[in-house]
This record gives sequence, C-alpha cells and structure tokens, in this order.
Amino acid sequence: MKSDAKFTLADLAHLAGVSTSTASRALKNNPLIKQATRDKVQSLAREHNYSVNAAASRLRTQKTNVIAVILNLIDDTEQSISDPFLLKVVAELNKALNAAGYELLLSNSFMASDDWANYFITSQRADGLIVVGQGKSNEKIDKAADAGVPLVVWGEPTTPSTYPIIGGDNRKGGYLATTHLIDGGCKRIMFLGDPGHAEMTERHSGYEQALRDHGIEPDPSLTLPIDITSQAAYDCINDTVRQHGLNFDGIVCTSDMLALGALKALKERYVNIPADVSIVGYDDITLAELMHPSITTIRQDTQQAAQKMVSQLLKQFEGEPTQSETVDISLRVRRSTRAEN
Amino acid sequence: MKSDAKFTLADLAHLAGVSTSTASRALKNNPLIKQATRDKVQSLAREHNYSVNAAASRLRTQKTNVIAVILNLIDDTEQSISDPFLLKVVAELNKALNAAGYELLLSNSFMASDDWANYFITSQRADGLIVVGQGKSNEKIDKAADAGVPLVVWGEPTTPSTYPIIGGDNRKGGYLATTHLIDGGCKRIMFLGDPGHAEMTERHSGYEQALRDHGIEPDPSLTLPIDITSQAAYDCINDTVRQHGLNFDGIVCTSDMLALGALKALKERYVNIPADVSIVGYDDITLAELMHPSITTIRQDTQQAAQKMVSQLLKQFEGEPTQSETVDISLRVRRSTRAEN
DNA sequence: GATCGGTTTGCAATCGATTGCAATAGTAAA
DNA sequence: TTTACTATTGCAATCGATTGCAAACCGATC
Repeated sequence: MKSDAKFTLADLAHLAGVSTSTASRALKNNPLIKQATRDKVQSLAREHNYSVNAAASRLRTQKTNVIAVILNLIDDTEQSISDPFLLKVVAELNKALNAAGYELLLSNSFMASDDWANYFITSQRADGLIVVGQGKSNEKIDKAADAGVPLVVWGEPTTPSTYPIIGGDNRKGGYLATTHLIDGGCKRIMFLGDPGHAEMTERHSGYEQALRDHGIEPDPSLTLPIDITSQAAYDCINDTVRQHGLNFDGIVCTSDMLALGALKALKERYVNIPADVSIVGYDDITLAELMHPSITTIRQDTQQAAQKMVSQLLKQFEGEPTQSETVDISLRVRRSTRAEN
Repeated sequence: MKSDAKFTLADLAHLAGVSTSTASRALKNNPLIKQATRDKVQSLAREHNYSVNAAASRLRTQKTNVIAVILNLIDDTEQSISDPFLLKVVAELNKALNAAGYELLLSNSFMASDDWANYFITSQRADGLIVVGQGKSNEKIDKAADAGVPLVVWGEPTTPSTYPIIGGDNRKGGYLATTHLIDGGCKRIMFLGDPGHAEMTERHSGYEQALRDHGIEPDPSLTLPIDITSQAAYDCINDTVRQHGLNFDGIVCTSDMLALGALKALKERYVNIPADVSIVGYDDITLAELMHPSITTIRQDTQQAAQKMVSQLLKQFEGEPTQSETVDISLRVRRSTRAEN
C-alpha cells in the first residue's frame, strides 16, 4: 500500500487543521475536545493509517504498557522449557495481559541480566514483571522487589514475601493426590519431586499429612528427590526397581511430566498400571488425558491463575495493597489409579 | 537498595564531568572517545546502576531491537496453543533473538490487530515480525509484507511469496514417513491431517508419491482431513473404525499430537501397535519418546529453524536479499512402527 | 611563537507525543 | 453592547538519548 515517509501526529493535526495537542486529545477521546473535532481527527487517522509512535509516547508518559514475563528456569535443563504446563501459563498470561491493555515481553532467567529492576524497569522496557516459577532461590526476585519493581510470582503462595505469589494450594494438592491413592488401596506410596522447590516441599507436606491421617508412617526412603524432567523420573524409577524391586504400589508425582516418565519406565517392565502401581500426576496437561492409561492428576486452573497474577500486578500500579493468592485445584480421576475400594 | 529519582544520562555525564554526548559515546565504546574517559564513564555507570532509557533511545534511533513473534493460530482452537511443538519453536526463537541482541514480544493472531504493519512497525513497537504458522490464509501476512514489513514465516518453504518462509521439507517428510511404513509391511496407509495448511498439503503429496513409487495407488478414502488437535484425531479414528472396521494398517500423522490421539483411540480398542497398525507422527515433541509405545516420528530441527528465521530477518534489516529455506528433518524410528521386513 | 594535523569533546537540534497553562471562541445573561 | 462564564483549542516545554558539525585541545614542527 502506502509506504511514504512516516506519518506523524503533526501531519495528522495539520490535515485536520488543528494543533497537535488537540489532535492528541481527540485521538484519546478526551472530553475537553468537541465531539465533531474528535470525529474528524479520528476518521482522518483511520484513513491515513495513523498509529501513535509507542517510543515517543512511552518516553513522554513514562509508561510502556508492557509486562515482562520471565520464565524462571532452574538450570539450563532445557527440559523445563518444554514443560507444557509452563507454556500454558504463558499463553494464559498473554491473554489476560492483552485484555488489560498490556503487551507481553517474553524473557527467561538465562537471557535477562541478573538485575531485573534495571534491565526491565529503569530502562523503561516494561512496567512490571511476572515471574513464572520461584526457582530454587529467590535472590533475583527479592532483589527486584526490594528495588521497588511491581512484581508478581507464580509459585508457592504461602512463602513469606514482600510481593504477591500466586499458586495452587500445594499442600492440599499433595494431600488430595495421596489420599486418593490410599483410598484406592495403596499402602506404600512413593513421592517423586524436587524438594528444592517451595511448591514441591508443600506438596510433600500434604503427602506426609495424608499418610499420617490414615495411620501410615511415612517411609523416607520412598521420597525420591529428582529434577522435574520426565527423563529423571524414568531413570529414577528404573534405578529403584532395579535395586529394591517393586517396593511401592503408588506414586505421587509433582508434575505430569514426571508421571509420564514413571509410567513409561513401569510399562516397559510390564508393571500393570493401575493394578500393580497407581500413579497421580500434577498440572493436568493435555497429554495427561491422552496417555494410556490416562493419568489421574491434580488440575490447576491456569486461566484463573493468569487473571489473578495480572490483577495483583495492576493493583501495584494503583498503589493498592496486594497479597498472595491461591488458585483452585481439583483432582481429576482417570485410569492410572484404582477406583475407591 | 536505591530508589532515588531517576538517574539519567545527564546525571551520569555531570558526575563524570563530561557532556552527555561524550557520556553517550563513552557508554557504547565509541573510539572517538579517549579510553580513559570511556573507562571512567562506564565505571560510574555501573556504580550508579545506570541503564539507558529504552524509550528515549528508540525514539531517537528509530530502532527498537524488538521482534514481535506472532503465533498465527487458526481458530480459537485453544488446542493449537498447547501444541508443544509451537512452543518449542518460540523458545528457540527467544534464544536466537537474544543472541542477536533482540527481545521477543509475544503476540498471537487473536490479540494483535489485523493490521500488523501499523500495529507493530509504524508504531515502533518492533523492528520486524516472525510469524509462526501460515494459517489457512496468507492474507494478513501478505498485507504486512506488501507494506514493507521485515518479515519471516515458519511454514511451507515452497510456497511462492515475497517474504522468506522457513520450514522443513514437508514433501520429503511425508515421503519418508510413508516409505517407512511401507517398508514395515503396511499396505493400507491412512493420512491424517488438515489439508488447509500448505505444510500439510505438501506432506500429503509426499505421502502419495511414496505410495505410487511403491506401486500402491492412493485410496482417497484413506486421507482424512481433520483439525490438528489430538481430540480430532481421537474422534476421527473412532468414527472410522466404527464405520469401516480396521480397514488400515498404518497411519501417517501430520503432527505428534495427532499421533497421540490416534494411538489412544486404537489402544482403547485393543488394537496392537505396531503389529496391527503402525503409526508415524511429525515434529518429535518430547512426549513422542515417552509414549508407550514410543512414537516413530519426523523430527524437525527447531534450533536450526530459529537460527535461520532470525538470520533471514536480520538480512532484511541490512537490505540484503532473502530467500525461503529448508531446515533439516529426519526420521526417528521408535516402537510405534514395525521394523523393516 | 605561530601553524598544522590529529585527537577529544561539547553544542544544539532532533526523534514524536503529551500536557499544564494560557488564550480564544462561544453563549447567555445583564 | 458588555460582561461573565464556559467550552475549545493552541503554545511551548518536556520526556532522555543520540549525532552531525564545530570547537577546543595537544604535541610537534617550522
């Protein structure tokens, strides 16, 4: 179409026969401006494909309308990047942010400099941060928060913090999963996850609580600390079975990806799921339902999560107080666990 | 830490006892400036956590160093957003872009206005676009390209276009997959995919070619057009088997997600994979290996893809000519297909 | 000491939109 | 016709960094 020299507000104003101030106000429907003038300017703008220069606008208003979303990956595990759950969260965030008039700048903890406050905020690249995943240390997050950066985290909501943390009720999740296995008749239930994560620690507490509530003393040897990748789960199950035989009849996994890895290892050994071993996953990724058997799991409402995160972030812009919040979780019973006895 | 009023280049320059011009040049290691001055300014900058105001810089230089990545989803299928493959591509793009000094603004075809040129480029939100997925119509892409937007697409590379398209050799992929099934003894091979996609059409051509090359006349009734979601594949296989029985012994799927859906449907009917029916997927997502049986698939090198896309985009900034490119693909043989006869 | 070539630095304009405040137009009342 | 307001509009400064061009500086040479 057209690709003339750039068409600025000044040009538009000139065409409309008004000043740039009027044009600017007219474009944003400022009631100071007469309706007729507004209509005229707006239609000319449309006609000439005018669009506000974001750089100039940001400079002047000191507002970017951009939120940086940081995937706070643990190591260079790569794997974590392919966890569908994280990406579902990002997709939902994208939606929620757009609905609120913000754009999403994607980043991750390897890429971004360590000084988030400076890199994103001081430099006016974004107005706030959403950190997906607490990681094993809160150092960078705390540093940014201390510097006054508007900030929300997806993680374990009960973690003491100066910023709001949104997440599922992980203790309850662990409890639900474990109880479900017990109800299905499991006696020796394994826990698979990375205790370095606050979320996982909580799930583990729920797990132990459930056992005790049902008169089972937790056996520490059944808690296996591993990275949250399916490969790690696969290897871990293989090792365990090789060394101790099938000394468990249920597994609580801290993510569906782990469940998939465990499932694979067991199937290859012709262990019947769920008859011999029942498995519960976490997150309810799409794949959970597609597996054979489909995987019983704890679903976290990612849409609600995204909305809460965005809302808590916006509150900070308004100077309102914020707080950590819990999103709904629920047990999705499928075929990888036995029906209640 | 500190949260004084903002610290600008002027402040920095003042501290260093130089002008802003000198300070600006010193920061970017401009050889015009004496080394000693550069060092001084730079160390002061570090000391005071100075960081360039991106908005101001962008306004002045007319360069944002941001690339918008648009997930060009078909409908509001939602599903497509959860396809791990697309997200893997985005992750790789993020890496490649960062390496080239760019940031990634994430968007999708529902969110962004229809006028990409205006919304992203004219408004100085980004310097260029990377569109992931051709979608069923090239309308928006063509429109943006016509407007002179630097642009790269992930799609079918042989599509005639004025912009570079990066993608696997889809015809070859379809051919490889089909040939592999034939080699394994399959006689009646089904093709599952959405013919609305240019990529899928090519894969289908490869499929037909392979059949003919092996003396099999393609049976049109074995080509089933479906949306690219596992649910669609699941339903489709169920319908087919219900209506016609198991009138096929191999399936070429245009994505691993489809393969998963098909696999599930067949397993539920106690069809033995691969003995009764062999399945080949496409994309080699992480899950492909974790399934039981693991899924034979066509792997597309996403890292290479991302690098090529970024490189083709940068070329446009340099005014150099560009061209569509093909990325490596390869057959990953796993357990969902029979060994060669 | 004046001149010259090269090295460093600073001046001032510029990118485009926004907004506080002043100015003008418009209307009704006096 | 003035006055008194109110409804509209415009002026000009501002956001912070960048850069073409001119100026200042430096040591060396004549």
